[in-house]
Amino acid sequence: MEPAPAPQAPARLNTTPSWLLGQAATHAHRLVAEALGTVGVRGYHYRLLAALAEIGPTSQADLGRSCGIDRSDVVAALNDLADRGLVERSPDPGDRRRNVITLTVAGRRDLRRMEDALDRAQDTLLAPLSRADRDQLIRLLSTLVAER
Amino acid sequence: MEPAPAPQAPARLNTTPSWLLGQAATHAHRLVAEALGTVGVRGYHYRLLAALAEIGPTSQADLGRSCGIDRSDVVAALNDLADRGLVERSPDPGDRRRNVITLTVAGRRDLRRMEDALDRAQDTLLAPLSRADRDQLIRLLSTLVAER
DNA sequence: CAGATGTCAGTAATACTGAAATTG
DNA sequence: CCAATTTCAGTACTACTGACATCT
Repeated sequence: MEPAPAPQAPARLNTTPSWLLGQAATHAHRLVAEALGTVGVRGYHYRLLAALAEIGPTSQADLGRSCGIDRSDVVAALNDLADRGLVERSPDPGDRRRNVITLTVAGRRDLRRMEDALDRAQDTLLAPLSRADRDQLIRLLSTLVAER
Repeated sequence: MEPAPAPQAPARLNTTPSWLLGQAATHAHRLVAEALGTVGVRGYHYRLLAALAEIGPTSQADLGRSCGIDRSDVVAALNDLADRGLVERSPDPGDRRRNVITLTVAGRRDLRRMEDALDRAQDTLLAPLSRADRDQLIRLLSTLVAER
């Protein structure tokens, strides 16, 4: 919305990695939520569709593992997506515990719209960094994330 | 019969800055929450105490602005801290709308314990990065955060 | 029997919104 | 009248836990 009144965070916070990470992530989340909001979805919905587009029809458990969403949360998010016709749930004939989740044509179309909106959000987020700095940031964050 | 598909996050996610930022922040938050948990507090409590130690006795509104916590959330967190004797609330004689929040001796002592625990958490978080990479990461994140 | 899966119910922590009462 | 402060009530999103029935 409008610029916040330039809050001066204490030096201790401003040099603490976990604090900077949290602030940057919150900032990014705002931009992402706004972008996804134009398509009427939340982060969980996008993540599931993106994973589905990349790995193809899968069980809910594998889908959740592939994008870091707990399987109990996958259920609710897939309910939303199925209600909107963006994915289809069908029983797995080979393993009757599982559902096979499939991306529909409408789902692929909306996913494209989400990615377009997200690309613009990433540009906004990274605007203050040079091309080299962007690559560097991605490299450093990847290293941290790999260490989980 | 279990090829163990080792679900990797989709490439699209793994190279998206906002996603990496979110994953890294979640990882950091886990470490921080665990560290602060040993002192029995949450992030909000630490942030308020750290800000208070640095800027001295202040109103709740200024305190919240200095560490990025909404005024309405400041109220509840300060209730906790006051109940535990870590801060004191007293009316501001110069402006009767305000409370002046003061760090108590016990508050300063517990804050020290929080910082010790947090220092160890930062070390764990940054373990996979070289000294130069750590400085670089802090620089890049600071640039992003400044652009709010 | 152990283990995986889908589902449901509930919680925690952070972030945010809206409104009321008081005071400047 | 307008603005700032404190407070309360409630919401949103992500993340997580525990349990249960079903199936491998």
